[in-house]
Amino acid sequence: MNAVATKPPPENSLNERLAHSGLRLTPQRQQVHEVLREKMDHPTADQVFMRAKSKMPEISMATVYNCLDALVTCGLVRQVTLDRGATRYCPNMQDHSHFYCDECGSVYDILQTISPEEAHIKLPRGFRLKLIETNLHGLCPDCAAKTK
Amino acid sequence: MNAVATKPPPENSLNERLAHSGLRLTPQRQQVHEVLREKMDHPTADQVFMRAKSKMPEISMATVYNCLDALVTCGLVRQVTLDRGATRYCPNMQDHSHFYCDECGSVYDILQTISPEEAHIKLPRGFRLKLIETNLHGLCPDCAAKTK
DNA sequence: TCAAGATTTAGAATTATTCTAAATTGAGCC
DNA sequence: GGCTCAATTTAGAATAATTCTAAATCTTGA
Repeated sequence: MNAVATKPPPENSLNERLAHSGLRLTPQRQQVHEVLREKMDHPTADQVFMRAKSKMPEISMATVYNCLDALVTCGLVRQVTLDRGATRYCPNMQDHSHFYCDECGSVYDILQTISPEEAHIKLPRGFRLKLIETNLHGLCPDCAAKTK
Repeated sequence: MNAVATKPPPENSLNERLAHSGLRLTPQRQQVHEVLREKMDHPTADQVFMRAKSKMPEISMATVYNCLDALVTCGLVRQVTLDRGATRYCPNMQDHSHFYCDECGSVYDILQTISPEEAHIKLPRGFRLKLIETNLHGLCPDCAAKTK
């Protein structure tokens, strides 16, 4: 045993985070969170539903939306909207941005962001800035190779 | 008369831009573009439809989507997706970002962006970056005042 | 144990977007 | 000008995404 602080197991933080927003930890919310962490490919609500259903056959679509909303509310999941299609969900809460391939629609995490400070964005009086979302658009390696 | 270069009338550039992408200038596309420029409040396709319809009663929803797509394709309009709701459209092609009020959903143009250079984003090999989209989230002056 | 409130569920309802097939339009050519 | 071809528009149906509803279930705290 050493003195280094260890992270609490994810279930704990999950519970704490939910509780902090006045929400309960339920098996469904746990399952949805697990599904997201298992394969961080930015699935849509529908994909989350199908994956969760395979482990928990009784879960319903409405619950998936409810769980996703709960997880977003308490800051454990990010919503990612990049085009006209369905919203995607991302359980990576590290500061990062998303690269969206305009050709094939795939999404990649890019472990860099622009902080409000370095962006030195000056907003008109009265605005309260909470978060800067950076979306990178272009071609993923596969599509870039094909286009060449 | 003086020697200062004058901008070509918007219809011209509209036509040129469309032609450049192999698209035609039609009354409907012109109308949709006009609607967007008239009130730059980031309307949804549905709002554009209603506004266009008041001037051109025979226009259909499918045409509005077609026109919006055409204008986006030829670089005259930007698509703005900020949340789970309907996509919005922005005819301001100046470099700028969008401020989204998480409370009331209103959208403001912010005339600052982060260039790929100053962002010094380093992408993994193979990615081809075309555009950085910056979305600011927080509270608009009205909502900020209420929350206080 | 009970009551109150939160959560889940199925399915209906709504909203957003795309598709389809027929009609219309416009550009280039004779 | 009339003809042909392809692009565009149209109404409406179809699909996809999300939200709503009301009843059932679960959890928590008195």
